[in-house]
Amino acid sequence: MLLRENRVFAVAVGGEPKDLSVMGRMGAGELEDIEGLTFSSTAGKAVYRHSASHILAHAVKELFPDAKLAIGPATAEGFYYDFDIHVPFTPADLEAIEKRMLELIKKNSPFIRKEISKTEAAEIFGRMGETYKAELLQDIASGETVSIYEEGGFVDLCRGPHVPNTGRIKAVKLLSIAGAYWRGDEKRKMLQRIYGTAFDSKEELKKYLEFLEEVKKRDHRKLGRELDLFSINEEIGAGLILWHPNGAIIRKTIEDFWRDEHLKADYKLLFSPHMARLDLWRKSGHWDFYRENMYSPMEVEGMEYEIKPMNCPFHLAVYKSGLKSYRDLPVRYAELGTVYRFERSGVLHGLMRVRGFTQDDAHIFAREDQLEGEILNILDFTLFILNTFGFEEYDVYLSTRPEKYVGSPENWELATKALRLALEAKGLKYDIDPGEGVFYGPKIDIKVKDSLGRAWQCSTIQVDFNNPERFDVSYRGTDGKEHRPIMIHRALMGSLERFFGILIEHYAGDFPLWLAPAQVEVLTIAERHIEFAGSVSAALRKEGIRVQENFENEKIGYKIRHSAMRKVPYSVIIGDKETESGGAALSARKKNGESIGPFPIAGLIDFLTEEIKTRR
RNA sequence: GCCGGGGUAGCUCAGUGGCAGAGCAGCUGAUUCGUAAUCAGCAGGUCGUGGGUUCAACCCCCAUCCCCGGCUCCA
Repeated sequence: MLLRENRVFAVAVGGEPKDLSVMGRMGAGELEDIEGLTFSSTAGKAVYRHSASHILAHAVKELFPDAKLAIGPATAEGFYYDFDIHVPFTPADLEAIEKRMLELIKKNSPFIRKEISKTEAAEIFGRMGETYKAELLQDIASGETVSIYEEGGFVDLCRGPHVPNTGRIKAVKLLSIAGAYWRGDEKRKMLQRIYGTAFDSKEELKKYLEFLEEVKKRDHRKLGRELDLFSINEEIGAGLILWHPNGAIIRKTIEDFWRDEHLKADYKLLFSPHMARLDLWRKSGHWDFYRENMYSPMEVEGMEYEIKPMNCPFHLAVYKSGLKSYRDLPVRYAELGTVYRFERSGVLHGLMRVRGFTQDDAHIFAREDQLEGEILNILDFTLFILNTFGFEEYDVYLSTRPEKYVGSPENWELATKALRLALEAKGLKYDIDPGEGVFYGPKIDIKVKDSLGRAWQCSTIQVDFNNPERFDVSYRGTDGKEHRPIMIHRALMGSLERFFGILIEHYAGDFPLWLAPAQVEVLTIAERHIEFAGSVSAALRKEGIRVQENFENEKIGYKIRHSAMRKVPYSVIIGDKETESGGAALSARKKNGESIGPFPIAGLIDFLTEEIKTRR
């Protein structure tokens, strides 16, 4: 039986995680339903890391007896524990705490579960001065008893389960210190949070730390500067992006691709202004529901105007500018619309979280009978676009009706069903996020998995029952009467800025040829080769290939290194051989050192244009 | 916004209550070289910004802006 393996440190009884020790108290019949928990399962990881967080708390209490305990759960990547402490922790404290943790692990103290009455627990934690635990106790409504865990003399209120003893934790690492509000509520006290992670072996921990290194190396802010892609300038303002030539050419390439594909998919392209009268935003409901993300209005000739946080009202206005018949539907409007949203200074982050960004927005007005088909179209289209950028794995979520909503329950049901059927027709696995829909309709969110396996939310498909009502949009049906179309909002990449940030990290700055700012660099061996090299780069440039020249007076090794570090996909070296043969035999070098060719110039052009065309 | 850590040359980063530094990048010159760094020289700074303490502040104090790690929220 699996349980005999020493990899098992807890069990699940009927899916419920329990301490390993429950085995001894079970009858033979009950053992059927039992499953060993190891580090390979999500539930197992949580038990393991939660145990590590207890050890963290234990170590902190020993070193800082004044610290009060708050909560210490496992997270997806590790664990944390929140403490109320007068003087914030320093990085040196972190090292000392980690050292103490290793000592506690070495002691191999058993985790002992006790069930006691709530009043008894209140008494214990009250005596210990653990006010946060006391508050937690009050909120545990169900049942008269609670469980506490003791390990090496350290007692904590805890549902459990835990690993059998502290020595079971094989590898642990404290990672960072951060402030965090008690219960995530900014009106309450700011606590000190220590983040850490734990693994079942030193090798796994090492691999994880390497992963963190890799994440750091790929940081789009770092690569953005190194590759001269974009910048953010204090003088211009926080959260506002300057696209440099290298970034701008990538954006232009993405935009061209996006527009071309939208036209092929029978969307109509729109452009709309960056501001509009405040009355428009009152009508759309944004001023009521979204004001905290909007900037203050500005006055123009006695009238108030507002910079746009969204594109939808403009698209509605275009729709309404003429009568629509059922024959016109579905109407698909798409725009790369730049919006501005207020974000608190503390949340801004490179390209990922900014104050001005361009949405790849579209609004589709459809008849009820077209809804499912349209959603299916959008899903297909979305996956095609995401695929082109090398994203092949997705996490899909279907969000259903929240507590506060507009529209009729019947409509919600209809739309949710259409979303679900479309997902199923595509054979996409999805999770339901109950009650997480927007107030105006249900939605599908797609998170892409990047090359490091990290999930990023990009695409969203939202049904909207609200705006068609508010703006009184309609179409003339076969019966000659006015009908209300259903509106779908959707974005594929979400925001160009954010998507660009994700792409930078996904590719680690090594953009595929079709996106690379400079696609080829022509390098000369010596001064006498400059003239011919110039003719080679001119020939490539004439074919629309982005060429860069390095005719500097440097050794070829230096130029190759420079080119590779700037992540230029190909370099062509021009020396005596090439010059003498008049370009009959050109070879190119990939940035990793692999060589292609030799080709005549035309052959090199064909090779490159083919790779560009296929967007590999 | 809040808690903590930061801001010194284009970049990465030393530094100290008493003359502002290094490497890389840049410029100039020499070298003319075949697949990831040739050599030498030069230049580069309101030490984030504003105020204060001091004979003297990059350093200490206050304020402010921005950045980083989180909290909350989201594209």
